[in-house]
Amino acid sequence: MSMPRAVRHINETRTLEALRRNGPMSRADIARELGVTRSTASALVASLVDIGLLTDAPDGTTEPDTEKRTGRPGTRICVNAEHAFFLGIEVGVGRGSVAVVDLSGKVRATREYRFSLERTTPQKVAELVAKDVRKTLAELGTSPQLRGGIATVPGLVDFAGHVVRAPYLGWRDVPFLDLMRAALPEVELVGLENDANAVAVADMQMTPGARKNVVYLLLDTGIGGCAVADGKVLRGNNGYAGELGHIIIGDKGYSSSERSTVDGSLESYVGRRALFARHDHYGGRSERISDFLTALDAGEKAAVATLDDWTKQLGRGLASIVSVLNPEQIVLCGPLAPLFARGEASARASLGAHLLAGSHVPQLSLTHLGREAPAIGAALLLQHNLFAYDEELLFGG
Amino acid sequence: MSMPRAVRHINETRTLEALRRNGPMSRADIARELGVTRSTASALVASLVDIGLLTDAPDGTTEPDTEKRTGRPGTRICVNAEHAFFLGIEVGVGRGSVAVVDLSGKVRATREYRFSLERTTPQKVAELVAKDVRKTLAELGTSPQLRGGIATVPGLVDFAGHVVRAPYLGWRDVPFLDLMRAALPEVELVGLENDANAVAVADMQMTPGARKNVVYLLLDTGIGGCAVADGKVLRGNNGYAGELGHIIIGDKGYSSSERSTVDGSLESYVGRRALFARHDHYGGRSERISDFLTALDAGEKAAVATLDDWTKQLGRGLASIVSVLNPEQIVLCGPLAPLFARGEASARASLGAHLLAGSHVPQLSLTHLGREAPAIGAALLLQHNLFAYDEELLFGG
DNA sequence: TATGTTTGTTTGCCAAACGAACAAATTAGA
DNA sequence: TCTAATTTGTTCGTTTGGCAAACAAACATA
Repeated sequence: MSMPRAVRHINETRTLEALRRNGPMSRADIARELGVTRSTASALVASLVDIGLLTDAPDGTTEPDTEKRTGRPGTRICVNAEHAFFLGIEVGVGRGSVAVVDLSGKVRATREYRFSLERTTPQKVAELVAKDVRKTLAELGTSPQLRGGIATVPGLVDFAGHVVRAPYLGWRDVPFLDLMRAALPEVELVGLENDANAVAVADMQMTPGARKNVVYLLLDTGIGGCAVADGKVLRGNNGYAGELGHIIIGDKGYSSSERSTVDGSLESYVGRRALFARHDHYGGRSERISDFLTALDAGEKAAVATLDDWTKQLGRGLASIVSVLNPEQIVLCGPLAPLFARGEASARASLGAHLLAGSHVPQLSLTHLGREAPAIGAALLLQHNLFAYDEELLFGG
Repeated sequence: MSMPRAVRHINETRTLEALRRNGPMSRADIARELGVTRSTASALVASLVDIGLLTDAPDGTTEPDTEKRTGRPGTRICVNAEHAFFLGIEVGVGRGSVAVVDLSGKVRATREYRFSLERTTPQKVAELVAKDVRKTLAELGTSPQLRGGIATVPGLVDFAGHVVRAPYLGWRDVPFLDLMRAALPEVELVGLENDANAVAVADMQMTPGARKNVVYLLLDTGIGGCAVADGKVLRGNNGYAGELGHIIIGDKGYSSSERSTVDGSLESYVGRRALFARHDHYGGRSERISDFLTALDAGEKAAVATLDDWTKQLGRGLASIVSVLNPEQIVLCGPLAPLFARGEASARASLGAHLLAGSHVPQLSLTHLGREAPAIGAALLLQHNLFAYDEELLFGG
């Protein structure tokens, strides 16, 4: 792209970003935010309105009621939410979800589906998912504006859209993006993403107060992770970074050795199967998280002892994560996250005990996102990428 | 900064970067490299020559002898090495080094010094270092061009230039940058940096073939670390990221519990004291690395057993690092790095055993940098920062 | 010697941001 | 109610800086 055009593109993107972050703003607001003159801001807005990305904010929009005293009031503009829709598809273990978000980042539709892992192939899954996507789109009646979609799987994904390894799906070197494209030709699927990465994107967008260094831990059958450093998802050399479930914290783990987990990894201590195995070890019995929680809430000794071990080991893993990444916050998500809520003190104590005295302990919190978080995150990822330019604070200020 | 001026600044920086990377180039080369027209490249070069940052390359310069057949030969220009010098100061455990690099990145002087940790205070260290810096500068006779300096310590440093914690110096909350400034007022000291981070910078600059995702492990009394992700040093929320020696890989460690190390951390298994403790455990005895290496090379049973344990534990730690960061390469540095050379197969086997089958294993290598690496890196860090703009490929191509 | 190729400079052009001026819209105060 | 102050949004001329084409210079080859 020629130089001046590139500068313009950057500023258009920054305008869009600012409006997405802050909601409706006047041209003068935008000028201040971007550090450009009002005339430049006007020109930028005009271009974007022409393309259809922005519109005048409806009069009824809640004006922020800032105690702005004097002067001519600005005409507020906002992103044209209807201009483009984005699709997110989560393929999970035996279930998944579908989500559609609009250009403003609002979730317009979600849907959950289930399938039997044992009796199906990746291709069948793709076809099944496609059916649910079509239903969702039909309900919205808006396929024309749909700009594309991204799918997620719980495992390693390469840049070409192949599932390198998804242990709990039993997939290995599956060209899932191609399969999805074949099953859903009417949508332009642009990528495949790790589920934890998508959850991170969803949480960052939905949670006010932008933090730049956050770690997400997705606690399920496998332990997924995503590290956000300096506002960007850490990808590593091949895109395999953030496999936080595989860090080594001990010798053996609680779950019996399997091909899907390494002995001694965080996952082998605090993954779903490890939890059940440990419960069994103490003489308890559970086959679902809800079983375990019921036993725990009833005060069952075995469950209490299991939780104690679980939190202690989680704390060890968190300590390693803190030492490597020094995040501001660690967000726990997934079906096992409720366990943390019930053993929080113990987990925090274990974390503290495995850090050098006086270390900076990040904020630990549970996500408030639902089960569709990966699908929503995937859609938001696309919404971001379409107009992104690798944001950097280059001009203005 | 106003917008058009910012664009110019970016391109000037890119010109400088290109010349630093590739050595002398013609204006046409620069134009191709930056993706701008020759006329623009000429203008950029003219500006930079005016400021004094660039000069015509001396005729004698080794022309790259590429088999360039026809056409008018270009007049090669290069960075004006003499235009600015940068100072790097390493404060290590009982020793340290000083280095001066010029604008071209060439090391112009180094010096090593020693001090007794037990009988001194941070202030005394600062004064002692200042003396060595003055000697070094006097030998060069070039204080006028000196643009500033950066110091390193083996420990956590905050953005304000305080040593938050340097266990093996016995320092805690020491405003070392201020002390250094007081002791060396004639040099503008602009920052304090972790030693491993500085080594990473040195290695990246000195090693051809730019890798974007590298992990440095500094094996000494403490185990320092630095993660480079996407070409940038990972800093985390408070600048404490990369404390790779503190990741938890087991229960207890080999070295007796001390306040400077957490039980079960990588450092407690493979740090200098852990090595000696383990050697002792097997009935050997060593007080210096060289003692241990001698015993090992003589085939002493205790030393062999110790090395075996050391490499196995190192492999566990490396596995965690790989899972979190997925680096292209892991570079081992520091006094204990020779141990890896002698137990490489075992370390690799352990690493592989603690990764999921089929994982991507990074290249493992030893650094070829000497003991002054931290000081050189600190100086290079400054050399980079002076003209940096957070490089991004924005224009051209 | 003629031709082709590459370099570096010159000149005019254009995109985009800047800056100042001005009308419009609103509040505060007399 | 009328005026002053303030903020917004637009207009228009200016400036910055990269682009494109033309051209002379320097070298290789035939």
